[in-house]
Amino acid sequence: MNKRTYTISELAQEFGITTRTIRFYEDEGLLAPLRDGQRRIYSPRDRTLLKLILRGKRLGFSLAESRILFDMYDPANGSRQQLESYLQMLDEKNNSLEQQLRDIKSMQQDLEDARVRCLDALKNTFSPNPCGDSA
Amino acid sequence: MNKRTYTISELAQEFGITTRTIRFYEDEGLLAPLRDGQRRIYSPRDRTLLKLILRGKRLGFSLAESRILFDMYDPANGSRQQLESYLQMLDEKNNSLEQQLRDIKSMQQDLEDARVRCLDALKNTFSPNPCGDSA
DNA sequence: AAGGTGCTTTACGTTAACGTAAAGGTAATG
DNA sequence: CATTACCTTTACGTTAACGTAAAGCACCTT
Repeated sequence: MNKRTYTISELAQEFGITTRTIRFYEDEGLLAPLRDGQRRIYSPRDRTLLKLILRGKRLGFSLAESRILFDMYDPANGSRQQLESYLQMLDEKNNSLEQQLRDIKSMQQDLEDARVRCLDALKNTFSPNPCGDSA
Repeated sequence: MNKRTYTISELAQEFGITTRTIRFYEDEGLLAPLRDGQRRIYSPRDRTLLKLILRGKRLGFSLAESRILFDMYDPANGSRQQLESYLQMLDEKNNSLEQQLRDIKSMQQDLEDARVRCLDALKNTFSPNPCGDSA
């Protein structure tokens, strides 16, 4: 059976972030863990949300954007106006993801080129260390 | 024949950024345009660098990181120490790009799911406008 | 010469996403 | 029962990447 709950520091450690960060996400309305007395208890769902926040961050999403995506999870209670703005945002995000895919491809090529140049420069670097050039 | 030079506002307009931003990149050591008197003149190469900066930003690179990548363009004048740190950074950046690729795939799936939910919600939304429910 | 256009420098302001410290509650442990 | 470990709130501080004036030069036009 899976562990059903997590403490804040467990999550912080698992994801390599600080507890301050997790509390900040809560302040921003992205998480709403239960409480045991005054202590926060995180459910597997909270943990998933946290993972999604971090994935968003790796893709350059702001916390506000991630929150909107979370709000979109059940759109049934949104007005027509709201829903259309959701659809527009989804479309824009999709476009920017496609752009990122193109950017990654060309960036990977550039990084590879840079790597070759570095390796070449290293090959031509006479060791300036005291080991002696025994060849 | 290509236009050989650009003014700051030409570049700003082309890339949809402000002149302040371009000057800021210069302050940060990413650009070094020539001068005509006190005015900046940008070469095709400057324009390319600007494009690379913006591509980097779309992928979450900081300006400092982009500058290092620029510094890496001719690594011949770097120490062994320097070169090895370059290689390490290139490796890390590569890893994070691969991670971003995975993130984009799953994010695209999630966005598509959200789109379906939104469309569904829209379909079930009785027009609250005054057009009358003529069916 | 008066005004407009587009550039310049200088400098203070702003926002997101936390960092960091202070002061204190509570539960287990020696 | 005092210490340790882990949690809490409150609040001010920090950094990157610009935004936003303010004040002025240089050239062109009317």
